[in-house]
Amino acid sequence: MAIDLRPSQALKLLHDFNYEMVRDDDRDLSARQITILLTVYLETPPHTVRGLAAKLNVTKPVITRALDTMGRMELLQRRRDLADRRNVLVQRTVKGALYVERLADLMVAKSRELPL
Amino acid sequence: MAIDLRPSQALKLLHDFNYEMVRDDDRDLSARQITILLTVYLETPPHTVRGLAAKLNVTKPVITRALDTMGRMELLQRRRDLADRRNVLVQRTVKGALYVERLADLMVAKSRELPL
DNA sequence: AACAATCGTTTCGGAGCCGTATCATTTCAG
DNA sequence: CTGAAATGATACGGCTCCGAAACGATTGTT
Repeated sequence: MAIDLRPSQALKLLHDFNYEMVRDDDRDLSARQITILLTVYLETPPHTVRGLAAKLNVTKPVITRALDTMGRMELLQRRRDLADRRNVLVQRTVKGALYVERLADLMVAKSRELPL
Repeated sequence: MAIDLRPSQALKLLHDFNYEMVRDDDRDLSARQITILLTVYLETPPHTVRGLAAKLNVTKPVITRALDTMGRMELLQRRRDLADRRNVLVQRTVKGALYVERLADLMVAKSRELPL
C-alpha cells in the first residue's frame, strides 16, 4: 500500500508535528541539526565532518558547531578515526537513538490522526 | 485509505524533507516560525498576536518578532483590527501562500518516494 | 627530510532569537 | 472622567548561530 498523501494532509502533518515539537521542547533543534542527526542515524557509516558538510551543502564549521551542540545534548558523539587520524567519525549514542525514536513515534502518531 | 506510516518511513520522510529544505534555502524557518505560518494558513481567522502566543505556548514577543521576520519576507502581514484597535490581525499574503504550497508539494513528493 | 594537501577546529565580527520587564495605545469599568 | 485592564511593541542582556579566514595536526608526495 503506497503512501498517498494529499497536499492538505501534508500541510496538516507538517503543522501538527512542528506544533508538538514547539509545545514540548523548550530547545528544539534547527532544520540543519535534525538533518544531520537523521543522516547519521539513517545512512550507513562512516560519517565524517567533511562528508556531512558536502552532503548538506554547508560549510565545515556548521557541522563542527552542530556536533558541539548535539554532543553536549549527548545525541551524537565524536571519535577519532584510528586509520586516518585527521578524520573525525560521527557516531550514534543511546540518548540520540531514543530521541530519534521519539521523532518517529510523533510523526506516526500525527499521521494517523489525519483526516481522509 | 488511511495513512499508515511506519516509523522507518516517518524518519526517512522527515529526513528527506529537512534535507531538501536545508539544501535549497539559505535561510530556513525555525520550527516556531513554520508552526506560526501554518497555523495562520490552516486554521480559520482571525489570528491575533495574543491568540497565537497562547496556542503555541510562547510569549508575545516571540510572535511579534516572528511577524517582523516573516513580514519582511512577505510571508505574512499585519493589519489593525478596526473593531478593537488594540488587536493586530495576522493575515496571509500571496507570497506566503506560494511558500506554503511549496512546502506541501515537497512533502507530497518526498512521501511518494518512500519505500514500501 | 621538506613541502604540499587534507581535515577538523577555532577565531572574528555580525546577525538573529530568547525571556523578562517595561512601554504606549486602546478599551472598559466605576 | 479617571483609573484599571488588555494588547502589541520595544529595550535589554544573554545566548546561539552564521560565513570567511586562519590555525594546528596529520598524511601524502617527492
